[in-house]
Amino acid sequence: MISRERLLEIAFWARDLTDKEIEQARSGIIEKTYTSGTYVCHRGDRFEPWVGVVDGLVRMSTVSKDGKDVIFAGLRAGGWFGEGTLLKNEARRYDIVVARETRLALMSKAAFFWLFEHSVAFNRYLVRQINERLGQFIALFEYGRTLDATGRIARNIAWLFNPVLFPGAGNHLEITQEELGLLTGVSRQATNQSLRTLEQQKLLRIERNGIVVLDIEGLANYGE
DNA sequence: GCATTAACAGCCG
DNA sequence: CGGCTGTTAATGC
Repeated sequence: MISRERLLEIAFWARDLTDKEIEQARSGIIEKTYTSGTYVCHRGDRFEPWVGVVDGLVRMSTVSKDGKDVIFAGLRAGGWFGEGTLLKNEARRYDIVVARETRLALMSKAAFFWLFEHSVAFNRYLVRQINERLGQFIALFEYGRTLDATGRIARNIAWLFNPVLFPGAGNHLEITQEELGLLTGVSRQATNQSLRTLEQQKLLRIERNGIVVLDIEGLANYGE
């Protein structure tokens, strides 16, 4: 259980809830820290809670036939995920791994469903989030085949700076170039070259262990 | 040609 | 030292 103040700090969606709803939400959440490389859950697990990223970086991934890591999505602080699995009462479809030391908020299934049944604001948030993701995945499908490596890197970065999915993110992201490469399906060396190209075009700045975004629209539309 | 893997040196905590 | 970064060389589609 976390305090009301803490909930409002780590969950942007909670700001639109009524007092009673906030009470239900906060009493159903615990926080937990995971060290780098730890699995939060494996593909096929019945992992119950709805998950929020308080701090750090999480990846949804699986292992392909030839043994390579394939990442489907990266989740940073401010993002909440797992509602699809909960609503469909399914097993997890992907491995959830933390890319570095990460603090997560875990909401019990009971609290999630209470909010789902009683809170208009919570449902509005869920629809908005699912809609945003759908739009992103359609864009990924539409342009994914024609974009070169640099374009795909740009798009993946833009995803991580989506204000609907990751509110309050600012313009800085702590992520290694290797992680970005895994996220995009590009080798570390090519990722490095693409980042330099994007830096030369003033779309971002490279820092050690991270990047600073200078032009989010430019990244989101890169290569179109 | 473009991207990949392998290898290595430099840098930083 | 160990992890991350920037480069180059050899190889593959």
